[in-house]
Amino acid sequence: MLRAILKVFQSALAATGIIGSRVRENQGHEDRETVSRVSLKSLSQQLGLSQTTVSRALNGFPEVSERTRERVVAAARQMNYRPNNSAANLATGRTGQIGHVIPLSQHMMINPHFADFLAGAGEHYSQAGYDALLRVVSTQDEEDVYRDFAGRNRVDGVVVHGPEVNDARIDLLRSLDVPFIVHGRSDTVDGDYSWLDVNNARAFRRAVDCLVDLGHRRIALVNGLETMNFAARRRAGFCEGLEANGLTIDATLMTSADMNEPYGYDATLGFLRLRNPPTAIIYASILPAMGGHRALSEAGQTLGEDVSVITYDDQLSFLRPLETGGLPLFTSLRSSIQAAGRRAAQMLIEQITADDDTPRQELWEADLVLGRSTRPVRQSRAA
Amino acid sequence: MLRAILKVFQSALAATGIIGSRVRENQGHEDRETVSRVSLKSLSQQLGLSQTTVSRALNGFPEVSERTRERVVAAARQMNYRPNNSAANLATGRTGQIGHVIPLSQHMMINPHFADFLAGAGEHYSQAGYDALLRVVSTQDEEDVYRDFAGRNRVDGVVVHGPEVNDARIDLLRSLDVPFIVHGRSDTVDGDYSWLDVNNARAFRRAVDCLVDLGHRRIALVNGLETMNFAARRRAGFCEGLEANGLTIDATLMTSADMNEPYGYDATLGFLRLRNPPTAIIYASILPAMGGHRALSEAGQTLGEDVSVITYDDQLSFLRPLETGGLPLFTSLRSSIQAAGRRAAQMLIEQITADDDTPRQELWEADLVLGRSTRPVRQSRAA
DNA sequence: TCAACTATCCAAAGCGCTTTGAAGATTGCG
DNA sequence: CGCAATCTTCAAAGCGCTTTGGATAGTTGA
Repeated sequence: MLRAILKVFQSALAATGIIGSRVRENQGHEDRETVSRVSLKSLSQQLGLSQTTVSRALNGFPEVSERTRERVVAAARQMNYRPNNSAANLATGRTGQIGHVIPLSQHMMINPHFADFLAGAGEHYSQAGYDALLRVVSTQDEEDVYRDFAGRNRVDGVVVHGPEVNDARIDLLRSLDVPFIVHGRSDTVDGDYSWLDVNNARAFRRAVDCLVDLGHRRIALVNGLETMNFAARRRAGFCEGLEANGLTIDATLMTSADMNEPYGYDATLGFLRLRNPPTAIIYASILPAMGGHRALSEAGQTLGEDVSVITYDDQLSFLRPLETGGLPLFTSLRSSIQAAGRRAAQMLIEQITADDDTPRQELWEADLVLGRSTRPVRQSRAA
Repeated sequence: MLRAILKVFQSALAATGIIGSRVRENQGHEDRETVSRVSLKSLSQQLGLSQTTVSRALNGFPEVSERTRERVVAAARQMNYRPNNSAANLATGRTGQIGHVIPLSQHMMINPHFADFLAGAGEHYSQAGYDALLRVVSTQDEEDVYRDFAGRNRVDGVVVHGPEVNDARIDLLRSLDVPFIVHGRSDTVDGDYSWLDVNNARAFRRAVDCLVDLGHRRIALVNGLETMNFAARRRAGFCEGLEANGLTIDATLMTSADMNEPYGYDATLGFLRLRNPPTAIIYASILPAMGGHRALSEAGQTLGEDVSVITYDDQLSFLRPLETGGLPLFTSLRSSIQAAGRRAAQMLIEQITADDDTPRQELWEADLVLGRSTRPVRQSRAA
């Protein structure tokens, strides 16, 4: 009976997240059969040196004679010594890990964009001796994860993905005193934090200018979710471009949703059904642009001929290069998200190792690359 | 002078990877300003209890009275106590981390398939109190990473991605005594290890049967890289299907490469240019299938009408559902790679916690889903 | 009532590193 | 030659947990 109560109570405790639940078992210190790992102790005994000296020799400190260092390094290699990670972490207070929280929701970042960013970041991490630590949780739990990371000292820093227009994570991380960098920016937070972003407004402004130069007057936007900062900025740039060119903003020519292929397909079909359809469409990502391409060809319209298209292109590694007859399929605004990951990782680690709190910020411009999807507007349609 | 030599030597050492290089700096134990974290010690002092009792209360051991446990839990929550990760790891010998090595090469796994797998795995990890540890390295360094993981006790287990026909990683991991699971299988290694795989041969055999039933006689295969186990099995299933149906195997109707959109595009164009083009094409992934779709429509051919298509579909989250007029665009063999990630994570963690070495293995069957891309062959072409 | 349990709790010993503070060994210089 | 300065090396003290091996108090049963 008492056992039963205890059991219930334990699971209640477990649910709190503060504690785990387990019954006493043969755990820890158990003599699990294992490839005998060499410890610093055994290595130093083998060498007839103190642990201090061996540790210093291996970690490159100057107060060790060259002869000794050589001996130590040789022995370490020969015995295949590798310092235990947890022990080193405990002693130094650093973990060599950068946290990434992946929200598992309908507009989640587990998508090619995220994968590419991580590919770039990971490349720098491993060069710098770091690893990426990933935690997949539902969006509403994300802040708890940061508290967990900070409280348990599980990571040396974190990367914030997909900032919203008004993102609470930034203030939280600041208060937790965890080094972090934002991939993107948040508008409503003061600018005092590290970020790496693309000039989204400028890019979309340019796309509009480019299309207007070709004679287009009815230009549509297939945007990302506008709760996200990047999408809001893109829309702002788009609208600014329209206004600067004396065009009116037409809400029926703008859509906003999670960026994927079917969305681009549906949105494009919607535009084509309008009484007065657009002559040009701007897509916020190559994925909906591909959907748009599919919709256009099914509707018997030719890309570039009937409808001009410009897409923002993150240069996702598995889609590149998307071309027809040697020319890029899409006229696009390009900025490599993988390169962004690489650079963001570098900036963050620099900040961690320098141990100063000055924020690092970088704003990248996207490149406009001409492809086959843009042409002067057809006379018949340039109403 | 001596300093200079030392410097050179240090960087040489650093390059070995065994040791790091740094000059003595104010490192570790430094009084970096930090949100004062509560330790077990301070918590137990606050409570007037021993660390033992507090630790046990929080970890759900039975030898603590309920009253005490309640007090401890309340205090822990109120003081926002969280056990230091490194310390707990050091004491228990487990890390709560599962390693994933991401090879950074031309046929790398940093692609949507990997992202989706990780999404699924991550979901289970966080439920079970684990995190994913990612390391991005060039392919030839992958084995060293496993040695590193094992030697430094950095992870509790690893997931092996993208096994080749003959994959050396399996034997290595066995010898390192690191729990692991393979997503896929390797042919040449004895079967004594954990894996989760899809019955690729059967799936492709079925695709062929299905097309033959519709009257197709010239069926092409756009396969993945056939050094990979999954692609080799798919080809085997494909060929088996042809033979079982009395068709001859035609090497000009089979291509093999890294699976992406442009590859599918190019391969399909190649088939269309043949003197005697296929009437049906099987794609090994939705990505090349989309490329194929693009090629077909550019060539004025209609999917389903002129050429029948079946694709293997990993149900990548950002592409689903790909449909036209409410019906799936592609007839496909479906098996969710995200679900596979979830299940593989579960199997691995089970193995780790059970601490037994019996391998867990699971073979999944893909579902055949009819879409708009398959029709009886046109009489005119059914030579 | 007293031995034999059982339920609670604790002091102390690790876990395997890094770093401090100091001691021994060498070298330099007047 | 003697003493200070400089190199090398070391013992020991953490880092913050978990777990062992008792000790103490409370219960039970004959």
